[in-house]
Amino acid sequence: MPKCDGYKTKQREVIEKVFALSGGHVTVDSLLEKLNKKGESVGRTTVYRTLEKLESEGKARKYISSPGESACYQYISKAHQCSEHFHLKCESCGRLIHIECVHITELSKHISDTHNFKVNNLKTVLYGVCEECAVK
Amino acid sequence: MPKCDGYKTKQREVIEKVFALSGGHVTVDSLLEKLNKKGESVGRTTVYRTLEKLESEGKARKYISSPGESACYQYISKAHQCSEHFHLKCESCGRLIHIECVHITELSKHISDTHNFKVNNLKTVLYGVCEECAVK
DNA sequence: TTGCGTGCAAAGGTTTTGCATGGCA
DNA sequence: TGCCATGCAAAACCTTTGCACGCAA
Repeated sequence: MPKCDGYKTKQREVIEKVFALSGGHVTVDSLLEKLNKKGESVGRTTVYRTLEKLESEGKARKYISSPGESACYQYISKAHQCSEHFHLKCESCGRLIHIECVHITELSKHISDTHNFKVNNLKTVLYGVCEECAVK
Repeated sequence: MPKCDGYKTKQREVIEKVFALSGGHVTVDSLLEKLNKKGESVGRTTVYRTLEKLESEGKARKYISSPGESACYQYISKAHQCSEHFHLKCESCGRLIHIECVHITELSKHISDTHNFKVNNLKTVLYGVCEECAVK
Protein backbone atom coordinates (compact mmCIF):
# COMPACT_ATOMS: atom_id res chain seq x y z
CA MET A 1 0.00 0.00 0.00
CA PRO A 2 1.35 3.38 -0.92
CA LYS A 3 1.33 5.42 2.24
CA CYS A 4 2.47 8.96 1.61
CA ASP A 5 3.57 10.46 -1.67
CA GLY A 6 5.64 13.06 0.09
CA TYR A 7 5.71 16.64 -1.01
CA LYS A 8 4.26 17.62 -4.34
CA THR A 9 6.99 19.32 -6.30
CA LYS A 10 7.26 20.67 -9.80
CA GLN A 11 9.87 18.07 -10.73
CA ARG A 12 7.91 15.10 -9.46
CA GLU A 13 4.81 16.32 -11.22
CA VAL A 14 6.46 16.77 -14.59
CA ILE A 15 8.37 13.50 -14.34
CA GLU A 16 5.20 11.55 -13.60
CA LYS A 17 3.33 13.32 -16.37
CA VAL A 18 5.95 12.68 -19.05
CA PHE A 19 6.45 9.13 -17.81
CA ALA A 20 2.71 8.42 -17.93
CA LEU A 21 2.35 9.89 -21.41
CA SER A 22 5.32 7.91 -22.68
CA GLY A 23 3.06 4.89 -22.87
CA GLY A 24 5.75 2.32 -23.39
CA HIS A 25 9.03 1.74 -21.69
CA VAL A 26 11.44 4.35 -20.55
CA THR A 27 15.02 4.55 -19.39
CA VAL A 28 16.41 7.30 -17.22
CA ASP A 29 18.16 8.70 -20.27
CA SER A 30 15.15 8.65 -22.57
CA LEU A 31 13.04 10.25 -19.87
CA LEU A 32 15.62 12.99 -19.41
CA GLU A 33 15.59 13.56 -23.15
CA LYS A 34 11.82 13.89 -23.25
CA LEU A 35 12.01 16.34 -20.37
CA ASN A 36 14.66 18.39 -22.13
CA LYS A 37 12.56 18.55 -25.29
CA LYS A 38 9.75 20.02 -23.26
CA GLY A 39 12.15 22.58 -21.85
CA GLU A 40 11.88 21.09 -18.38
CA SER A 41 15.08 20.99 -16.43
CA VAL A 42 15.32 18.11 -13.99
CA GLY A 43 18.44 16.60 -12.51
CA ARG A 44 19.42 13.07 -13.36
CA THR A 45 19.58 12.15 -9.71
CA THR A 46 16.03 13.31 -9.21
CA VAL A 47 14.82 11.15 -12.08
CA TYR A 48 16.53 8.12 -10.56
CA ARG A 49 15.05 8.84 -7.15
CA THR A 50 11.59 9.56 -8.50
CA LEU A 51 11.46 6.37 -10.57
CA GLU A 52 12.65 4.41 -7.57
CA LYS A 53 9.92 5.97 -5.49
CA LEU A 54 7.27 5.29 -8.14
CA GLU A 55 8.35 1.67 -8.21
CA SER A 56 8.03 1.31 -4.46
CA GLU A 57 4.60 2.92 -4.67
CA GLY A 58 3.54 0.40 -7.28
CA LYS A 59 3.20 2.99 -10.02
CA ALA A 60 6.11 1.73 -12.06
CA ARG A 61 7.88 -1.50 -12.87
CA LYS A 62 11.58 -1.83 -13.34
CA TYR A 63 13.03 -4.17 -15.91
CA ILE A 64 16.48 -5.51 -16.38
CA SER A 65 18.00 -5.57 -19.78
CA SER A 66 21.69 -6.35 -19.60
CA PRO A 67 24.41 -5.63 -17.13
CA GLY A 68 25.94 -2.34 -18.16
CA GLU A 69 22.80 -1.38 -20.03
CA SER A 70 20.44 0.98 -18.32
CA ALA A 71 17.34 -0.21 -16.52
CA CYS A 72 13.97 0.13 -18.17
CA TYR A 73 10.86 1.44 -16.44
CA GLN A 74 7.24 0.96 -17.38
CA TYR A 75 4.46 3.17 -16.13
CA ILE A 76 1.58 1.21 -14.66
CA SER A 77 -1.66 2.61 -15.98
CA LYS A 78 -5.02 1.02 -15.25
CA ALA A 79 -4.84 -0.66 -18.64
CA HIS A 80 -1.72 -2.45 -17.51
CA GLN A 81 -2.95 -3.61 -14.15
CA CYS A 82 -3.83 -7.09 -15.35
CA SER A 83 -1.45 -9.85 -14.49
CA GLU A 84 -1.81 -11.73 -17.74
CA HIS A 85 0.93 -10.02 -19.56
CA PHE A 86 4.66 -10.24 -19.61
CA HIS A 87 7.63 -9.20 -21.65
CA LEU A 88 9.83 -10.61 -24.34
CA LYS A 89 13.31 -9.29 -24.78
CA CYS A 90 15.02 -9.75 -28.11
CA GLU A 91 18.62 -10.76 -27.60
CA SER A 92 19.48 -9.52 -31.04
CA CYS A 93 18.01 -6.02 -31.29
CA GLY A 94 17.42 -5.45 -27.59
CA ARG A 95 13.78 -4.53 -28.05
CA LEU A 96 11.42 -5.14 -25.13
CA ILE A 97 8.11 -6.50 -26.39
CA HIS A 98 4.89 -6.39 -24.44
CA ILE A 99 2.59 -9.41 -24.71
CA GLU A 100 -0.88 -10.16 -23.42
CA CYS A 101 -1.41 -13.87 -23.12
CA VAL A 102 -3.27 -16.26 -20.88
CA HIS A 103 -0.79 -19.05 -21.42
CA ILE A 104 1.75 -17.48 -19.12
CA THR A 105 -0.81 -17.75 -16.36
CA GLU A 106 -1.12 -21.48 -16.93
CA LEU A 107 2.61 -21.88 -16.66
CA SER A 108 2.67 -19.75 -13.54
CA LYS A 109 -0.02 -21.91 -11.98
CA HIS A 110 1.88 -25.07 -12.77
CA ILE A 111 5.09 -23.70 -11.31
CA SER A 112 3.26 -22.54 -8.23
CA ASP A 113 1.54 -25.92 -7.75
CA THR A 114 4.43 -28.19 -8.62
CA HIS A 115 7.55 -26.23 -7.89
CA ASN A 116 6.35 -24.07 -5.01
CA PHE A 117 7.44 -20.84 -6.60
CA LYS A 118 5.16 -17.87 -7.11
CA VAL A 119 5.98 -16.30 -10.45
CA ASN A 120 5.65 -12.58 -10.84
CA ASN A 121 4.46 -12.31 -14.44
CA LEU A 122 4.75 -8.58 -14.40
CA LYS A 123 8.45 -8.71 -13.85
CA THR A 124 9.31 -11.77 -15.84
CA VAL A 125 11.24 -11.40 -19.04
CA LEU A 126 11.49 -14.15 -21.62
CA TYR A 127 14.63 -13.95 -23.69
CA GLY A 128 14.75 -14.92 -27.32
CA VAL A 129 14.72 -13.59 -30.85
CA CYS A 130 11.97 -11.44 -32.32
CA GLU A 131 10.36 -11.97 -35.70
CA GLU A 132 12.28 -9.24 -37.49
CA CYS A 133 15.64 -10.36 -36.22
CA ALA A 134 14.87 -14.01 -37.00
CA VAL A 135 14.32 -13.10 -40.64
CA LYS A 136 17.77 -11.60 -40.96
CA MET B 1 30.31 -25.00 -33.25
CA PRO B 2 33.37 -24.30 -31.19
CA LYS B 3 36.22 -23.90 -33.59
CA CYS B 4 39.49 -23.45 -31.80
CA ASP B 5 40.01 -23.27 -28.07
CA GLY B 6 43.19 -21.26 -28.50
CA TYR B 7 46.22 -21.90 -26.39
CA LYS B 8 45.99 -24.10 -23.35
CA THR B 9 47.21 -22.07 -20.42
CA LYS B 10 47.46 -22.69 -16.70
CA GLN B 11 44.90 -19.97 -15.98
CA ARG B 12 42.32 -21.19 -18.45
CA GLU B 13 42.70 -24.72 -17.17
CA VAL B 14 42.23 -23.85 -13.53
CA ILE B 15 39.34 -21.48 -14.25
CA GLU B 16 37.48 -24.13 -16.23
CA LYS B 17 38.17 -26.72 -13.58
CA VAL B 18 36.93 -24.65 -10.66
CA PHE B 19 33.99 -23.42 -12.72
CA ALA B 20 33.00 -26.96 -13.69
CA LEU B 21 33.28 -28.21 -10.12
CA SER B 22 31.23 -25.30 -8.81
CA GLY B 23 28.14 -27.12 -10.04
CA GLY B 24 25.76 -24.24 -9.67
CA HIS B 25 26.01 -20.63 -10.63
CA VAL B 26 29.01 -18.45 -10.39
CA THR B 27 29.83 -14.77 -10.58
CA VAL B 28 33.21 -13.39 -11.50
CA ASP B 29 33.73 -12.48 -7.86
CA SER B 30 32.74 -15.84 -6.42
CA LEU B 31 34.92 -17.59 -8.96
CA LEU B 32 37.87 -15.39 -8.02
CA GLU B 33 37.24 -16.22 -4.38
CA LYS B 34 37.24 -19.94 -5.07
CA LEU B 35 40.47 -19.54 -7.00
CA ASN B 36 42.06 -17.59 -4.16
CA LYS B 37 41.06 -20.25 -1.65
CA LYS B 38 42.88 -22.79 -3.77
CA GLY B 39 45.93 -20.57 -3.81
CA GLU B 40 45.56 -19.94 -7.52
CA SER B 41 46.32 -16.43 -8.62
CA VAL B 42 44.35 -15.32 -11.66
CA GLY B 43 43.62 -11.79 -12.76
CA ARG B 44 40.08 -10.51 -12.73
CA THR B 45 40.32 -9.52 -16.38
CA THR B 46 41.32 -13.03 -17.34
CA VAL B 47 38.29 -14.45 -15.55
CA TYR B 48 36.02 -12.06 -17.42
CA ARG B 49 37.63 -12.93 -20.72
CA THR B 50 37.65 -16.67 -20.08
CA LEU B 51 33.98 -16.74 -19.08
CA GLU B 52 33.14 -14.70 -22.16
CA LYS B 53 35.04 -17.17 -24.29
CA LEU B 54 33.37 -20.15 -22.63
CA GLU B 55 30.00 -18.59 -23.34
CA SER B 56 30.81 -18.11 -27.01
CA GLU B 57 31.99 -21.70 -27.16
CA GLY B 58 28.72 -22.89 -25.68
CA LYS B 59 30.31 -24.13 -22.48
CA ALA B 60 28.72 -21.54 -20.26
CA ARG B 61 25.57 -19.50 -20.02
CA LYS B 62 25.39 -15.95 -18.80
CA TYR B 63 22.50 -14.71 -16.73
CA ILE B 64 21.41 -11.27 -15.80
CA SER B 65 20.35 -10.67 -12.26
CA SER B 66 19.90 -6.98 -11.62
CA PRO B 67 21.42 -3.84 -13.02
CA GLY B 68 24.43 -3.05 -10.91
CA GLU B 69 24.58 -6.62 -9.70
CA SER B 70 27.19 -8.80 -11.28
CA ALA B 71 26.40 -11.25 -14.03
CA CYS B 72 25.94 -14.90 -13.20
CA TYR B 73 27.47 -17.74 -15.18
CA GLN B 74 26.44 -21.38 -15.28
CA TYR B 75 28.69 -24.14 -16.46
CA ILE B 76 27.06 -26.37 -19.07
CA SER B 77 27.74 -29.96 -18.24
CA LYS B 78 26.23 -32.82 -20.21
CA ALA B 79 23.51 -33.12 -17.59
CA HIS B 80 22.47 -29.57 -18.41
CA GLN B 81 22.44 -29.80 -22.17
CA CYS B 82 18.70 -30.26 -22.45
CA SER B 83 16.62 -27.29 -23.45
CA GLU B 84 13.72 -28.09 -21.15
CA HIS B 85 14.94 -26.21 -18.20
CA PHE B 86 15.00 -22.61 -17.13
CA HIS B 87 15.58 -20.48 -14.11
CA LEU B 88 13.59 -18.87 -11.36
CA LYS B 89 14.95 -15.85 -9.59
CA CYS B 90 13.65 -15.05 -6.13
CA GLU B 91 13.06 -11.34 -5.80
CA SER B 92 13.28 -11.63 -2.05
CA CYS B 93 16.45 -13.60 -1.35
CA GLY B 94 18.04 -13.25 -4.77
CA ARG B 95 18.54 -16.98 -5.20
CA LEU B 96 18.67 -18.36 -8.73
CA ILE B 97 16.79 -21.66 -8.90
CA HIS B 98 17.23 -24.24 -11.60
CA ILE B 99 14.11 -26.04 -12.84
CA GLU B 100 13.57 -28.91 -15.24
CA CYS B 101 10.09 -28.76 -16.67
CA VAL B 102 8.39 -29.59 -19.93
CA HIS B 103 5.73 -26.94 -19.46
CA ILE B 104 8.09 -24.18 -20.39
CA THR B 105 8.48 -25.84 -23.76
CA GLU B 106 4.74 -25.72 -24.31
CA LEU B 107 4.67 -22.04 -23.57
CA SER B 108 7.64 -21.46 -25.85
CA LYS B 109 5.86 -23.28 -28.64
CA HIS B 110 2.75 -21.21 -28.18
CA ILE B 111 4.70 -17.98 -28.21
CA SER B 112 6.60 -19.07 -31.27
CA ASP B 113 3.41 -20.07 -33.12
CA THR B 114 1.18 -17.22 -32.08
CA HIS B 115 3.46 -14.33 -31.28
CA ASN B 116 6.29 -15.06 -33.70
CA PHE B 117 8.97 -14.90 -31.07
CA LYS B 118 11.48 -17.65 -30.49
CA VAL B 119 12.05 -18.01 -26.77
CA ASN B 120 15.46 -19.01 -25.54
CA ASN B 121 14.56 -21.14 -22.53
CA LEU B 122 18.13 -21.43 -21.47
CA LYS B 123 18.44 -17.74 -20.93
CA THR B 124 15.00 -16.95 -19.65
CA VAL B 125 14.52 -16.01 -16.03
CA LEU B 126 11.15 -16.04 -14.32
CA TYR B 127 10.91 -13.63 -11.42
CA GLY B 128 8.94 -14.33 -8.32
CA VAL B 129 9.15 -15.49 -4.74
CA CYS B 130 10.58 -18.82 -3.64
CA GLU B 131 8.94 -21.16 -1.14
CA GLU B 132 11.15 -20.23 1.79
CA CYS B 133 10.68 -16.52 1.33
CA ALA B 134 6.94 -16.90 0.83
CA VAL B 135 6.67 -18.50 4.28
CA LYS B 136 8.29 -15.55 5.99
C1' DT C 1 59.57 -16.59 -33.96
C1' DT C 2 54.67 -15.58 -34.16
C1' DG C 3 50.81 -14.31 -32.06
C1' DC C 4 47.62 -15.21 -28.57
C1' DG C 5 47.08 -14.89 -23.41
C1' DT C 6 47.77 -12.32 -19.24
C1' DG C 7 47.19 -8.76 -15.95
C1' DC C 8 47.84 -4.14 -14.47
C1' DA C 9 46.00 0.29 -14.88
C1' DA C 10 42.80 3.19 -16.78
C1' DA C 11 38.56 4.20 -19.00
C1' DG C 12 33.61 3.41 -19.77
C1' DG C 13 28.92 3.38 -18.32
C1' DT C 14 25.19 3.18 -14.93
C1' DT C 15 23.65 3.99 -10.46
C1' DT C 16 24.19 5.61 -5.64
C1' DT C 17 25.64 8.74 -2.00
C1' DG C 18 27.21 13.15 0.51
C1' DC C 19 26.08 17.51 1.23
C1' DA C 20 24.64 22.17 0.87
C1' DT C 21 20.78 24.57 -0.91
C1' DG C 22 15.94 25.32 -1.90
C1' DG C 23 11.01 24.64 -1.58
C1' DC C 24 6.68 22.48 0.45
C1' DA C 25 3.65 22.36 4.28
C1' DT D 1 10.04 26.48 11.18
C1' DG D 2 10.96 21.66 10.15
C1' DC D 3 11.71 18.45 7.04
C1' DC D 4 11.80 16.59 2.69
C1' DA D 5 13.37 17.30 -2.19
C1' DT D 6 16.80 18.77 -5.33
C1' DG D 7 21.00 18.62 -7.91
C1' DC D 8 25.82 19.01 -8.29
C1' DA D 9 29.93 16.53 -7.62
C1' DA D 10 32.05 12.59 -6.22
C1' DA D 11 32.02 7.87 -5.17
C1' DA D 12 30.82 3.10 -5.95
C1' DC D 13 30.14 -0.58 -8.90
C1' DC D 14 30.67 -3.81 -12.68
C1' DT D 15 32.77 -4.39 -16.95
C1' DT D 16 35.68 -3.35 -20.95
C1' DT D 17 39.84 -1.68 -23.18
C1' DG D 18 44.93 -0.33 -23.97
C1' DC D 19 49.25 -1.85 -23.63
C1' DA D 20 53.48 -4.10 -22.47
C1' DC D 21 55.11 -8.38 -21.20
C1' DG D 22 55.06 -13.49 -21.11
C1' DC D 23 54.24 -17.90 -22.71
C1' DA D 24 52.32 -21.62 -25.94
C1' DA D 25 53.05 -23.64 -30.29
